[in-house]
Amino acid sequence: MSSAPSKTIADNSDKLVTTLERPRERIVKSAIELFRQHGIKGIGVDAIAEAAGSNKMTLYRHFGCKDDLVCECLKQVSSEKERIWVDLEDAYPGEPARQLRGWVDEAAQRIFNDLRGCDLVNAAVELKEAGHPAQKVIMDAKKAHVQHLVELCRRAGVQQYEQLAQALVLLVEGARVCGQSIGIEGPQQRLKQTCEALIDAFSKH
Amino acid sequence: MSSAPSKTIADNSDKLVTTLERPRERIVKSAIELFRQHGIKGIGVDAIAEAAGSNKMTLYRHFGCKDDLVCECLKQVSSEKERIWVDLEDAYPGEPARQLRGWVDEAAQRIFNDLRGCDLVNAAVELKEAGHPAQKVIMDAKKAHVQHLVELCRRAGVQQYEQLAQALVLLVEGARVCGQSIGIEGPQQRLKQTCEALIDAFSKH
DNA sequence: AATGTGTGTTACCGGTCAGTAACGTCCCAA
DNA sequence: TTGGGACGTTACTGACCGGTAACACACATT
Repeated sequence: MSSAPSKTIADNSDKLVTTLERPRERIVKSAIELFRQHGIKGIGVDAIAEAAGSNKMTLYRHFGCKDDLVCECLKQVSSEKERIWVDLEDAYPGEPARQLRGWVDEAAQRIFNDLRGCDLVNAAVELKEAGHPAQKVIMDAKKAHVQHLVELCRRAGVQQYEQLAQALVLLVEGARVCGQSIGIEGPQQRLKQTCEALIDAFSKH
Repeated sequence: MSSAPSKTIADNSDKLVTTLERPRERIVKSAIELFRQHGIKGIGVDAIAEAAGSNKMTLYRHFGCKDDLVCECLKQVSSEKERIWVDLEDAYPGEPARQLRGWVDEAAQRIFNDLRGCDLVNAAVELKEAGHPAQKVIMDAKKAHVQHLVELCRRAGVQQYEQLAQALVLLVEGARVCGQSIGIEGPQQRLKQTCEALIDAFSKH
């Protein structure tokens, strides 16, 4: 189906995108990064296309409008997030309890290394217009993530697995958003210990 | 000096702002509401002025630029938030433990009645430009809020008062942001019980 | 050699938005 | 009565932004 890699010439790769990928992938990748830096409403499609070493026309040939590009970015972000569940299974195969600790550890590390918060949450904050297509993407991804964690808690042998999972989600989401609004010195510093203590408490009975 | 209420004529109050207040107050009030509805970057100064029953020129006479108006709105929002501490003291005078439960109850109710999240957090998400004046306003307000809660936990006789306060902040912030991104069916439904259980656990030793 | 697809380039449109200028009006205080 | 301060109105600027049109080019397939 006519998919030739654009490795042809010594591509004058203007920006950060060292090619080998096709324009579509480069555009999505650049868009994700620029949305992260400037917010969705804070960056224009022209700047995105340029950062991808492409141009606005090509962008609009792949995505009918900016909102479609936004949705594609959010889908990609959430599918990358989904990978954590198989990574945890690989790291601690057949040990759901350890996987749960691993999930906490991962979350805590991510929060300390990046104070820009969750892409999905940030998008939800920006895109308030009723019925915006991105809202469904965000909601579905978040629900799926919660559901995965609930399932992990159940497999870890926790009786009140749903309560534990929900509390952990609140703590982690709260920690991310605190890092974003308060900065490093926020109340999210003891996130890991708090989560682990909570897991311990729920694991006893 | 020279502060006469503009009650003069049967003001053709175009919009939602039933006057009696002066333009400045009406503009701030309208801006807070419209920022809440559409986001800061999602509404223009013209629409704000009109909703306030005023006009852009008057707005710019009171606020040098949009960012200044944003800062003023955030300051007002946070000072309104501050009122909860005296309200709690009024409701349960000399009973910090009950005040703490009251704080949780208040937060839980607010989250269920309004899924639009915290104005300060939302502003922090939107205003990412390095050195934006609103960032300091947000940070100061959030830090003060956390500090107030820490102090309340201490006064409530909790030994590890700082840990408890920080965990409660994470839970509540997480709950707000979950309501915003997931909707009513999010994991924030059991927020109150979770917080109360946490307070119980911390109060025992 | 001919064709078609994906891509790049330039230019444009219409709309919105932050911010300003100039002028007029109303009302209060002196 | 008069002056001044606060406010309203209209019109404008310059920038940006989402989206489109038209044309050119490069390349792979046939």
